[in-house]
Amino acid sequence: MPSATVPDIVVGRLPIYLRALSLMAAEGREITSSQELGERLGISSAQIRKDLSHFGEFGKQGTGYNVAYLREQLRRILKVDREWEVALIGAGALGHALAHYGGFRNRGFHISLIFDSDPAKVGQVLGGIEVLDAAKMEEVIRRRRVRIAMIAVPAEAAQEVADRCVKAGVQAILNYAPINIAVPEGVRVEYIDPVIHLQHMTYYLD
Amino acid sequence: MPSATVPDIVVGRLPIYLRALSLMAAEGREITSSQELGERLGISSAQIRKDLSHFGEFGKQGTGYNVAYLREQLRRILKVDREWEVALIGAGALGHALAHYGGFRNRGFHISLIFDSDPAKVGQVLGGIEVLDAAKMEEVIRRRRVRIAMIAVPAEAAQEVADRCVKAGVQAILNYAPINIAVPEGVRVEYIDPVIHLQHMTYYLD
DNA sequence: TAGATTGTTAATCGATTAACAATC
DNA sequence: TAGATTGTTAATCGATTAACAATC
Repeated sequence: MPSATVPDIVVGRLPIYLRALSLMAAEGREITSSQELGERLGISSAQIRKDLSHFGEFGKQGTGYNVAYLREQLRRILKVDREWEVALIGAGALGHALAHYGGFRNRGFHISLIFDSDPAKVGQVLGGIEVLDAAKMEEVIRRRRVRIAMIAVPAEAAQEVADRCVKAGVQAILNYAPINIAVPEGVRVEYIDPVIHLQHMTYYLD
Repeated sequence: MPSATVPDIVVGRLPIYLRALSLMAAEGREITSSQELGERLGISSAQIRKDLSHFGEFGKQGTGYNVAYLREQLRRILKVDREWEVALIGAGALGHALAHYGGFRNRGFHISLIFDSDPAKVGQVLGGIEVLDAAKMEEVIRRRRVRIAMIAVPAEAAQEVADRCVKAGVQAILNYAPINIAVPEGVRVEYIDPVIHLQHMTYYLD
């Protein structure tokens, strides 16, 4: 029974399922089950079935799920059955790594714009994309209708950069700067900060 | 009432609180409240008070929290009132960015070992640390008693690298490879995969 | 004092799990 | 058919919130 609003925590697990299914597909697996998937991911099979049931019926009793089919459905649900253009702000060491990372393309994303405010970086080519002057950020993002941005600038600059992205029409921000940013309603932000994860784990070390 | 076992989800929020408090301290703020902290982080004040109450009483009625004091307490609770040595496996573009990132040191971590299996990378110096041959990984990690590892190798190699880290005594792994890895009981793993976050957000884009 | 904010309890809300009929 | 596994319901479990006495 596909329902109106799916809990965000459920949506957040779909990309994990998708990643596992893509790996299984690459391994040549044709069929899987909620149990097998759950074992791989450390999630209960009941939870996987419940999560999927929010979106439809994708399996067959007695058999399980067709890997390729479920993968396609998840790609559709997550809207990564297309390629999203992403603007990368910040061409430092991290921006460099992101620009060269080959893992975006086949998972629905393509960094098509890179900006930096350092004149020494502007004009460089990273992963085939020329670094543009950050001064042109709003104009170019707007013109190209880019809706997703990754922020890889120092913490001090992150809020201002986010503000300008939003002004230019960005609706989803992946923020690598170690700081919380405020955005208007309707804009989503997710955070990546390795230290947060490390500190979470050291709690459990004696 | 400090209690025996604190829910993991609560522990996971402490680094977020700590990050905000450190920023406030840097801003020169001496006092804050659960309300102010909550507004900055998009979390309810009740949740912040409840979370902290698992560990003790850190505030004053009518006044709030002393920023420096609460910060110190959180650093102690999370065990980042010291410096943890971290082994970085993988000296590609991402490893390079991590090795040069200045944000680890003042938050409790220091990359003191870097490994790569590519002979062309071995011997390079990244962020002041020489890249060692991955063949020596187990021996060196064990000898140096390093308990935390960051994995920044291709997905195909991640499980093997994790196995070897664990064998060498590593108890906490931050995995940047886009794949789930299996580890024995007692070893913690956290994941960083930007695509997971991007896919989570595109669900909400039309 | 009056106003503000904590720490904690109880109520609410939501997520996970267990169980099983349906059925491939 | 017998065995396996789904999708779903109901029960359980756990997390969040509201409310307020305590008190600075």
